[in-house]
Amino acid sequence: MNIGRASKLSDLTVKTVRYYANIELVKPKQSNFTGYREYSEEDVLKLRFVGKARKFNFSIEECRELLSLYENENRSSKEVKKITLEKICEIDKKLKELKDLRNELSYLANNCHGDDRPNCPILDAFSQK
Amino acid sequence: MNIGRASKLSDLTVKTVRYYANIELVKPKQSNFTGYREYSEEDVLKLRFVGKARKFNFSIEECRELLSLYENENRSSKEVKKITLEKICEIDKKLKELKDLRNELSYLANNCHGDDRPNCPILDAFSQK
DNA sequence: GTAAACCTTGCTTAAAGGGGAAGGTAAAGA
DNA sequence: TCTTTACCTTCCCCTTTAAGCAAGGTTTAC
Repeated sequence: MNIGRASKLSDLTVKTVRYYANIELVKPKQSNFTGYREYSEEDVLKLRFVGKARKFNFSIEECRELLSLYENENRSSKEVKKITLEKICEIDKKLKELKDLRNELSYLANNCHGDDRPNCPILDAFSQK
Repeated sequence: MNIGRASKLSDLTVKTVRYYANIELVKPKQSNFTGYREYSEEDVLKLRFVGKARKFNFSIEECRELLSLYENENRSSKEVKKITLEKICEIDKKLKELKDLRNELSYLANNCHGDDRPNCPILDAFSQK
């Protein structure tokens, strides 16, 4: 399929998909007839996977590492599993931090009466320290 | 306190803290004697809060909005509460996506035997689609 | 009194794309 | 068949969010 379709299926912009091809993160075949990039189903899966990881601040290089879990057939599965577990730890850390942030906002919202009075616990909680 | 201490307390780099002052996101007083920035305890709280939000891809402008929840005393608490609840929704969405990503990796790791054979479900799951 | 540690502004660079120009290609309708 | 419309290409510059570094002022510490 062409880049436009791959872009839609992976929920990334065409620009982003092209960028990933240029930096050889997800590099499709390229017709040397028309010059069009030709994406496979597998390419789309990789794009989707990268898209998800990027949403959580995994850098492009980290995404490259995550993708290598799938791509490098010569790697022992032991090593693949090790790296995967490490990434899961990182994600768990992110999850905890995100929950904390949510709790912080949630606490403020729950203690705010929400009427029209200008004084509000959301403001107070902050200025009190 | 000076920027170095504020940086340590907020767990941001000096560069970042200075940048936030320049774009007027968290703007401390500045001595017109030495030119040094003078951070208050409240400034540090704001910095920490921004740091947390930035970790989850809230843009600088969104952080500015989040901070305004605290700062703008003229805003009705109704509006403050509304915006806060919206941000909580956004965070909940991020949480779900992050959990999905974790599950995806976790599934792969759990189904990987982890010995030294080069074939591994982590690889298979991907290439099979 | 000077060296180390900390501060300032200003300039450049990086990562991860977005915008848009100039031009080739492909599919669909008149 | 011709043309319009929708895609595709490369190339170049712009943006955001800082990090790095230089040149120089300040404060602390021995």
